[in-house]
Amino acid sequence: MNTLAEENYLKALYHLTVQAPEGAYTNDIAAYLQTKASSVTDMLKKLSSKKLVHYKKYQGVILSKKGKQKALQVIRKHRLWEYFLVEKLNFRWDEVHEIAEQLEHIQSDELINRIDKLLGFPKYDPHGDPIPDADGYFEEIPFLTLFAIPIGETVTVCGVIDSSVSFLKLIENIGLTIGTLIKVEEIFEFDHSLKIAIPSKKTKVLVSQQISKNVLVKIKK
Amino acid sequence: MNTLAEENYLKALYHLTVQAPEGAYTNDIAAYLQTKASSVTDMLKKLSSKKLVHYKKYQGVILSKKGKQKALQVIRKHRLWEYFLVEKLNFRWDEVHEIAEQLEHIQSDELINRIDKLLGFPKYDPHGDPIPDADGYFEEIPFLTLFAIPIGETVTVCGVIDSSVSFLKLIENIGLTIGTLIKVEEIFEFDHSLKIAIPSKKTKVLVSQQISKNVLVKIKK
DNA sequence: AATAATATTTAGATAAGTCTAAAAAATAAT
DNA sequence: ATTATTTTTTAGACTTATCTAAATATTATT
Ligand SMILES: [Mn+2]
Ligand SMILES: [Mn+2]
Ligand SMILES: [Mn+2]
Ligand SMILES: [Mn+2]
Repeated sequence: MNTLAEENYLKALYHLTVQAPEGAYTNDIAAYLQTKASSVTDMLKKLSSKKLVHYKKYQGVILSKKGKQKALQVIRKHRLWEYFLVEKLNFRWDEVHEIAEQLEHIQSDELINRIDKLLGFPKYDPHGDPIPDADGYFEEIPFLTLFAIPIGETVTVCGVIDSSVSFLKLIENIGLTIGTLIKVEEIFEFDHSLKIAIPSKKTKVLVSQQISKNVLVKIKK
Repeated sequence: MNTLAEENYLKALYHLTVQAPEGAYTNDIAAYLQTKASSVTDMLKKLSSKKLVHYKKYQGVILSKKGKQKALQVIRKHRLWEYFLVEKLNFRWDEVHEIAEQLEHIQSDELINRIDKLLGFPKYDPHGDPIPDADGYFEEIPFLTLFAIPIGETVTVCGVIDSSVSFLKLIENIGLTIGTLIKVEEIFEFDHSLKIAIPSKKTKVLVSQQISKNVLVKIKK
């Protein structure tokens, strides 16, 4: 068993290193977890002694196989609870993160597996992030941001990169919720903002580069 | 907000004082929480400084109004989660306590109120204990143990006093689950064991005094 | 290559919660 | 009313997780 703090660090390390094989840096971890670098160093020593990370002084850190597996289990719990909160308790997608941040630490494999079953083994959480199965396995999503889509293409919104409350509220307000079919009608070279058509709503909307880079889509075929 | 340890102490104090207005004693609290008397003293000082208990050195302790209210909220969460686990996730009644012991500390009024609604505002948990509402109010159950029932009387099992796994398994095995209609057919004066008829199962069973004193019943009318 | 800037680690302190062992108070037994 | 026993509290130590401030290592700049 790991403590709540250990689990939060493992999860943070997973998110910080999943796209950066060279490892995570002390200051980045501190910024991500809103704590101090010295606290991070202490925890890295502890996780290292438990063989959950590979850590050498001043050299950055990566998760060990064991640490990655453990991180994925916490992430699995987080995302399943988020799905539960939206699907069974009618929370909005911008309300669930904080509560899931607590629920992800409940220690019971049986519990989370039964929640999984109750929900019908969902593959993606309310923000479009994949839910690992009991073995930590999940399908990699073909990583495409709305920013990278050319003019004329029709795509479906399938997730967000930024899951902050402020971004989710914005996205919801302009109608880019998950599952929405949209078409890129124009790309303005001045600031690379996009004119998007939303056929289901019969509306069009202008989205900034900052927005389009945080919306994940898959190509409609 | 209170810490997890504080919440567990408040809950323990509630259970230890609900039937004992003179207050709880340090050693009893320590035994109940499987900790040491010195740890209890430390926590009582802390709870006292937070105005959650009335505590004077060597004089025992009782919950303040504020402390009682807080304890009832934790108990509410505990019992609602137990009901959820049994009703929605098909856990057995002897499996839910440990998990609820963790879930009761999730901080979100909105969450527990929505769970309450999802479950249809249940009045009793899987062990027959009353579930306080959002204001801490609940109906006192007419407190009758099977031990006190005279020969010939027909009653319905409505709860247990001891909620330990070992007792619940025994009770389940002999068929005295909640809702079961039973009739006291004989009382043997030697050890005050009872011969109980269970019409729905067409069986009869002999229960010891230790058992009958831990089974709550209500008189059928 | 030496110096400046940045990043990371260490040293020492604090808070919560727990423990053991010793002291003090309350209660029971002579 | 002493003495003995039990209960409770205090003193001091330990663990986890955090912090500030100082020291050290790494990297960038002249
Ligand atoms: Mn968390
Ligand atoms: Mn999510
Ligand atoms: Mn608990
Ligand atoms: Mn219960």
